[in-house]
Amino acid sequence: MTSKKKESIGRQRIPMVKIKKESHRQVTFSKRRAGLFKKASELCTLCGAEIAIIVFSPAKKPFSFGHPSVESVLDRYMSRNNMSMAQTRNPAASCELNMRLTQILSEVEEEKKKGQAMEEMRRENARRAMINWWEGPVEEMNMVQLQEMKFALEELRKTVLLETNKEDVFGFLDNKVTTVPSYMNMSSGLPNTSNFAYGNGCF
Amino acid sequence: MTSKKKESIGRQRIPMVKIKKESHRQVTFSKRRAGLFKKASELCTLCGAEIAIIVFSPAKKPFSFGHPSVESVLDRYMSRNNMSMAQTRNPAASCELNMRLTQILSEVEEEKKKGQAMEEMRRENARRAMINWWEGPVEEMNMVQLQEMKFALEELRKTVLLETNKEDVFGFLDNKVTTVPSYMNMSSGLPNTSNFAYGNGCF
DNA sequence: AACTATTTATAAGA
DNA sequence: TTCTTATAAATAGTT
Repeated sequence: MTSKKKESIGRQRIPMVKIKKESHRQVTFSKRRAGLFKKASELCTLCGAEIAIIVFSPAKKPFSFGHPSVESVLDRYMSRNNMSMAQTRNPAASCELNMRLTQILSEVEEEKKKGQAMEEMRRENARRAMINWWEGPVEEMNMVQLQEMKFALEELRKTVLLETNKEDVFGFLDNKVTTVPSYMNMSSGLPNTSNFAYGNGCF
Repeated sequence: MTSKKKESIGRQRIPMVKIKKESHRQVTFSKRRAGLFKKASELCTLCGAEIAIIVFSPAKKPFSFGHPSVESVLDRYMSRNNMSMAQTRNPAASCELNMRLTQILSEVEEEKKKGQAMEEMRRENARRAMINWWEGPVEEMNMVQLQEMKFALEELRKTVLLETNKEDVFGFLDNKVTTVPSYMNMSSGLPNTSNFAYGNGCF
């Protein structure tokens, strides 16, 4: 067996710089990537670690290793960081959610404005009712007050009728309604529009 | 130099199963983690690869390696996948945004309910106004109609006054009221809040 | 892909 | 933890 000369010069030390030869680099990439993933899997097995590895080859092709899975490890990693990062990481998804949020917020604002306007209106009506209370919104009177008002109006009618001999201009008190002028149709979307304008015992 | 006995038994093969002894496992984890990151960095240098590694120790402590950075590599990796996954990947961030969304949606619902309630009220008032039309909203009349109404009211007053000799119960028509009354001022940003409640030439 | 000489990583001990 | 040492494992260059 003396003739068994060296079959290989064996492993040689290589400078730690980018390998110039394309084919050579590709071979080394494959070998070392396999080695890296093997080391990772051993670390997982021996120590119970959880690992995710993402590798992009020089040709931008992606490879990944994950234990128990790439996703679970990345999820864990990301949830440790604050939102702003997470948002940066997924600009598309975040953008979509944020657009939804913005849209809904403006809806809220609009509804709130409406609500406020109505509240304003209600207050205004109430204020007016203080000045000429009979213009106040009927719905703000309780039943007793409504009874009193009806009685007052009936008294007024009697008085007027007695002294004028005119036809009953207050017929509405008997619930037989007068005609509604065309411009009073209720199609518009206004709040709180009901007022009274007849007096009570004030006069 | 015959007395120079072995100072170490050297590296021994170990079974590829989880190391039982805690301290031993911790040491191995540190060593092999360092080795893993070194291999990764060599792969980057030699081949121009881009790599991100996330490692959670058995004690759940995170370590990471990234070239050029963990973020850039993860961004690239994620952007290759579709949105729905991205959301799954960041449950914490998604959860928070979704909670915010849910909360705001309920706000919207509440505001809308309020608005609806007010609308209901308005409709009820309108209905009442249909029965007693002069309770109708003045703001729904245009200027011409208002003029007509004012004229009618003034006529009514004259008639009543002439025939009853009572004091002027319609005094508010002079002034104060007829021209735009204070509560009819248009200063509030509200749509038509003013109402009248006197009749027109109907009677 | 397989081989092998050699470098590199690392288990065990101090 | 870090250093040392013997040895296991990885791999550069070749086929």
